[in-house]
Amino acid sequence: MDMEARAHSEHPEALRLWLRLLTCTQLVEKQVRSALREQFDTTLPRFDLMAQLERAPEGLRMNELSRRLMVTGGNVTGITDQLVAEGLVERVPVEGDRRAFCVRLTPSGRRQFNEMARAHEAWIVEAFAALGEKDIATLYRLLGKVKDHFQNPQETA
Amino acid sequence: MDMEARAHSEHPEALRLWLRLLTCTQLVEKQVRSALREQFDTTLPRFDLMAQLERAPEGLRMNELSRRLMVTGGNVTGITDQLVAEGLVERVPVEGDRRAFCVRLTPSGRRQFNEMARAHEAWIVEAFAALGEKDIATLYRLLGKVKDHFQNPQETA
DNA sequence: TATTGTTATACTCTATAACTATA
DNA sequence: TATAGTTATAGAGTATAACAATA
Repeated sequence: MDMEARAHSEHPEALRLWLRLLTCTQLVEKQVRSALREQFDTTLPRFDLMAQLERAPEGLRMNELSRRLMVTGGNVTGITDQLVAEGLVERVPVEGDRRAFCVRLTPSGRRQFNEMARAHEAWIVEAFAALGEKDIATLYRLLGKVKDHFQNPQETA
Repeated sequence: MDMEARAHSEHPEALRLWLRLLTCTQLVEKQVRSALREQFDTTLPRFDLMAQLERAPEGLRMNELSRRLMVTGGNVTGITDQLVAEGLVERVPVEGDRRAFCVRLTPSGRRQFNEMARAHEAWIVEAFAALGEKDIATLYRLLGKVKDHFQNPQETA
């Protein structure tokens, strides 16, 4: 049993979809969080921040990280502080703007992230193992519509 | 931009799907949380607990609520305490087991929940407005495979 | 002994707002 | 004045573990 029992509307399709979406996300997310904790002694926000940096070898500024991670600036400062203290990322001054920093992975951070990413991918592949290639592509496409609508409500209404 | 930039694998389809699923869920969830806060001065876990009770008029025991909400018992106690203090739910002794309670909505709680549920449904319908009926049915079905696989991994592997 | 529910505690994550230093 | 980032604070949400009462 789970939260999907919640739907009870006269227009129930969208509501039931939302509850199922939430249930699936929570199931996967709980497993990823607990595995990150057990196997790597880290958290999902820390993993996400490092993942952003892994794709930006030259580093990212604090406000760019904030935007991409969809959290406010103060939080990025806190998580970055932790990772700096552990030698996994570093703050690099930005030429021409002495207010700003670029945050980037250290070699040690990159090494550690690659390990985590390998394990993470296996967990995700297993989580979606019930889906065929075509299912995955369909889901990806339909969720894209949802995402686009959020970002440009007028165009897809 | 968002977290989907994170994918970087040799088997990227499942990973990209997961990041998109997470992004969509977060977008909707953030909006629901902030609307619940602004319009009804409440939180998502409180809404979810009341939603469970709305579907179980005779009430639910604490451990059943804990299971359905996928959180540990101590949290259910805390949320229930708040709702009791506001007169929205009540603890009813269970015949034949003096350790247990049934928690159920009060008439006031039911009235207030129905108001919230109406608004909540409108937010969700809007969130998925980019999807047609067929899209919704497809998404629902495919997410069902994911959910079932989590609950019975051997059958769908 | 096992189970139901509570209490106590601690920690992560988050948003907000005031602050500094540069621009 | 505006922007980049930090600090301080408060609160939500969670898990864990010890506990009391009952089974």
